[in-house]
Amino acid sequence: MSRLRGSVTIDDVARHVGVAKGTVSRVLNNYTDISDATRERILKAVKELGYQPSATARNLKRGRQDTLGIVIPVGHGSGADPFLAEFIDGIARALDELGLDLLVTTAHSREHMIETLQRLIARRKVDGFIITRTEVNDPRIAYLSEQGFPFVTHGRSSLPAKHAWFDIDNETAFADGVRHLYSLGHERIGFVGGSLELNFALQRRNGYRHGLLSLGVTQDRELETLQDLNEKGGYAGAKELLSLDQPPTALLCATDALAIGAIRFCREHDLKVGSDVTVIGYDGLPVGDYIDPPLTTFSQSAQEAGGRVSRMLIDVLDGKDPTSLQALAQATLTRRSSDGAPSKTSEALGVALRFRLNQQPNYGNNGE
Amino acid sequence: MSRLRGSVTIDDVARHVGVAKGTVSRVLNNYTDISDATRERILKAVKELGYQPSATARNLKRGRQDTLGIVIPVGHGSGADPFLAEFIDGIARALDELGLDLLVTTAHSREHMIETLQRLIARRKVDGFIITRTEVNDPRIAYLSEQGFPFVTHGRSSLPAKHAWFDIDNETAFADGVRHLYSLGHERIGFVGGSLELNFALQRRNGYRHGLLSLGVTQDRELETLQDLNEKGGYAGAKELLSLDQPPTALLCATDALAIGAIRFCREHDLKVGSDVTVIGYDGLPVGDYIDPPLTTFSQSAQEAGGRVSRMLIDVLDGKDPTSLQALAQATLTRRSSDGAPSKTSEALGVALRFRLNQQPNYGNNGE
DNA sequence: TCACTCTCCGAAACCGATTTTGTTGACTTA
DNA sequence: TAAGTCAACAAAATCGGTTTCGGAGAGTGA
Repeated sequence: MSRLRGSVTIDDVARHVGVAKGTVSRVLNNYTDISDATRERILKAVKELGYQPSATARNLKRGRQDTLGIVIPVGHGSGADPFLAEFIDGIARALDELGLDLLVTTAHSREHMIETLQRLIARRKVDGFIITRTEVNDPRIAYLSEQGFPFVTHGRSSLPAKHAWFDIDNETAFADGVRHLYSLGHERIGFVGGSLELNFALQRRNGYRHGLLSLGVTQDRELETLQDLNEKGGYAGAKELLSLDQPPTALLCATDALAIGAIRFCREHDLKVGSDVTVIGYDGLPVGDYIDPPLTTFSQSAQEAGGRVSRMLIDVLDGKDPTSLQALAQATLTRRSSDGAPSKTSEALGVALRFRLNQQPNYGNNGE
Repeated sequence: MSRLRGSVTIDDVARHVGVAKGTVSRVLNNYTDISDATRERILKAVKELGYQPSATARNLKRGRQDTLGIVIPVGHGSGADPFLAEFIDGIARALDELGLDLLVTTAHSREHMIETLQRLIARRKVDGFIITRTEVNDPRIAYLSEQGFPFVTHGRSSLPAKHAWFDIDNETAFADGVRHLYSLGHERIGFVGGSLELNFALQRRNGYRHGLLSLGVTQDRELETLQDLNEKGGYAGAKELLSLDQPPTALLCATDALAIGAIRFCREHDLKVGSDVTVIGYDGLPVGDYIDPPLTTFSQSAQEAGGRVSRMLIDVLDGKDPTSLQALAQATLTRRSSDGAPSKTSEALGVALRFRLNQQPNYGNNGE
């Protein structure tokens, strides 16, 4: 029906009613200087013709796109980040209620990331950005700040934050984690983390150290290892730490993916997770409840975080002072079954593991 | 530097060089009727000023947005679909190379889904849609076809397909799965699937039945169950089927999430997966390699699929005949350790399980 | 030298909205 | 009754590009 590509324009409506198109526009934008009679006639025509204003034309004039952007980093072939998936889900839901849309693009390197931001800004495709997985020294934050382009970050950075941000109190969470493990009886606690360029990874590492410090436990740098933030990294991290002469009896992992990998290592070497070795993760991924044993983890709702930052960004766009839009949330520990009192001393664990490693050379060599 | 909001327009460039803006536009769009001298001067100015054309203004005139849309269904609070996450990842990567962007929106119901499509079309925010998780009778396909709006689907439907699509040969995969299990010695094979309104779920169920038929095995409808497509559904499905008087010794699950839930049920009831009960999934999720035992699964690369459909849609937009853009891919079975010859007969398995169910009332009641 | 063809580019129309400015007639107010 | 105010809308400018149209000047052929 009607014309091809069903484009009813404001002119069509104006002509149909017999008014100027500016009048139609004013009705649709709730101006007050229109008589009720005219308003009615126009609204009726709008409904009849099924008119919807072209976002493009409107944006051109108003300079606003009603679209937010997110640039997600993609590695080399590695799967999608499960945290990001839920995060984006949360953003999209929140924006839907507000009538905005989300533009998703990828970047395969830091340079590409900046290029992409630049392109989207220059071509005016988005009104603001949501920046995730902030780095300690984040070039994106620097760039957007310099450009004065609106954005909000999920996570802080080392830069003085003049922008809106939402973050989890990673330090406190990990310090609490250490204290929790200590109270269970663990005295040698290992940390499996990720690249310290990532702000959350650094904070979690720091939290780990602060936790030890607060307990007066001597810190042993040998008990810290940094790995790729996926299951494979967790496997490698567990292997490294548990192969020490005096292995840790508990592993505090920076993400659930790391923890899941670590658990696989334990399982393959007949170490009972939750007693021989305790493993704690962070993220609260649904799948964590289905592995063996169900993973004890710190959780934050990625979905909620997505909604939160979206609303913050809207506020920024509405002119609110970004520095008044900064919030820190606490993570909560979801205890399932991968933590418990140590059944063996560090020494006994070391002996047991060395025996098994010798018994089963290469066993559990995880592909690749 | 320069003006606020760094918007260099085509007029700025034209003025800077001393030509008409139409000339600048022609240079940028590779028209041939421009002298080399002028072309050089303009390109130099463009670079100097860092000019990038406004997508909005360009689109207004050209009627093209260089943006593709995807509307993802969101359930009630349930987490993000891991398959979709990788799929979107693949799309975004492919589009990046082509200079297009992806608009992601969510819909919480069928009606809302259509409304959203409608809105995005009417407001002209996207050039075409990628439709995923097709339903047997898909209102989206009907709507877009009727509107004559370009789209491509991941998955087929029961409608005569005049559109571009990419799909996996689910039927063959599941028929093969059944034959594989039969060759391992399983005679009672269960199927844990999802709502038959979803096309892939129906196809997988059909493949399961065809597999049995091809083997001449009697089909027992009791051995089929349909559940929510997540871990919880898998748990419930396993419980249902394994509680039968003559339980299946193998469970063919429509997705990895279902399989992971099913495995948890087995674990909690001391059934050794891979011998007492065989479980096979579908999706090839990375995490499947890290559960206990590592999950045997059919895999398709969600990322690749995303790239594939993106390119198809581009072709449609370029005017290619959609019906020439239809492709069916085969899934491959990744054997890990959750399948094997049955260690017990169906009867023995039934006896063992009933004993355990009585021993551990309510054990494994998986929260909510 | 005149008419004709090209090459190259300026001027203006156009895309579809929003917003500013201006106009008309009715109604006040002194 | 003249001047001023106000409501209600038309007309035109504007956003930043693309595309059409047309014209000036150089080159070509007769």
